[in-house]
Amino acid sequence: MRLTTKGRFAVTAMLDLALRESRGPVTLAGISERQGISLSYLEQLFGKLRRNALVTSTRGPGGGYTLAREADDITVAQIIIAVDEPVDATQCAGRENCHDNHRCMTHDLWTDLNATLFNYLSNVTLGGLVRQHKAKETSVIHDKRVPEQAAASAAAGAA
Amino acid sequence: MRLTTKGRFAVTAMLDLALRESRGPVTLAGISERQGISLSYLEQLFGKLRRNALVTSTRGPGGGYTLAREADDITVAQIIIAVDEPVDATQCAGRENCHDNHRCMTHDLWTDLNATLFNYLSNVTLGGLVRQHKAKETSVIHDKRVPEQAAASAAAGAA
DNA sequence: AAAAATCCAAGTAAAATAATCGGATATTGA
DNA sequence: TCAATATCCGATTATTTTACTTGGATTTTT
Repeated sequence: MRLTTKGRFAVTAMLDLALRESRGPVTLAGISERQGISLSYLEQLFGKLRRNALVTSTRGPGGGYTLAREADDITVAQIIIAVDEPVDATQCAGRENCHDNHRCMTHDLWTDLNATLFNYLSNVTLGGLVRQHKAKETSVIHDKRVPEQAAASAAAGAA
Repeated sequence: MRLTTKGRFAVTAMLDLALRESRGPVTLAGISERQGISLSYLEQLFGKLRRNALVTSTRGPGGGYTLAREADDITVAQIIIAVDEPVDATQCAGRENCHDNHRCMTHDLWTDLNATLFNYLSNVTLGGLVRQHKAKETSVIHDKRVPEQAAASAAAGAA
């Protein structure tokens, strides 16, 4: 499984949706505006999310998207897989120069690593992210630092 | 941190190197042949790996690359970061439409997720992958199935 | 001196990402 | 019924990233 900005857009959009759907369907136009993602790109992503049964849609005025199940039952892994189609895992399957099979083995290892990563992201749910967000929200209120400093320290903690 | 085929190439190449460096420096030409990655692309990747002090090089005939430290002290996260330059984490830092700060928060969440992932991959070492590989090698010998079946089940286990 | 290797920069082809366009369809409410 | 709001959808395009190519140079060994 790959982890690109495309998956990140999808997770961000789904999170925006999860945080708002209690007030009814959420429009892509709204997500677009709030998250700075183009409407048409969101349409493409949500087409895939819908076909993967992660969201449901209601058309017409007052319509929009809703989570297809509870936020706790939607994982980050599912979102990423949904928007980031397969792209053949093995890549050496069927190739001719693979009978020295050293290559196959390193591929196997990568595949295993992938599986572990997938497993990890399968345990991160949208619901969990929402709770994390709400916890952070209150802590941010108590944060006396100016936004730049807070953002810098948050970024330093990451990759 | 992103997780693309580029990082996968780098990890695969480093694994190939780790599995062979006991017999002296490993040439990129050899890795290229075994792993099916173009020589020049490997040169680019190893330039970055060298500048990030993950490998050392010896020039001239009989030369090649060697791990700069023990395989147990080189992590998959380090390899991926080395070849996959920064690409600014926050992306909203400095943007004008960020004062409703809902966007910043979802970005924060993604950054946190990233950090956890990075932390996870920081615990996967080249040495660990090598041992995993060797364990698999013997088990593969005992696998009575034909290669196609074994490959299919391995692929199914992954993403 | 010749060969084997790393080094390096520039350019290019192919693929993926993100956006754009031009609609079609469904639904709501005035 | 009509207009507005939304999802849907396919095709096209621009941009960026990936992967490779080319044409060297430098270092070291034999």
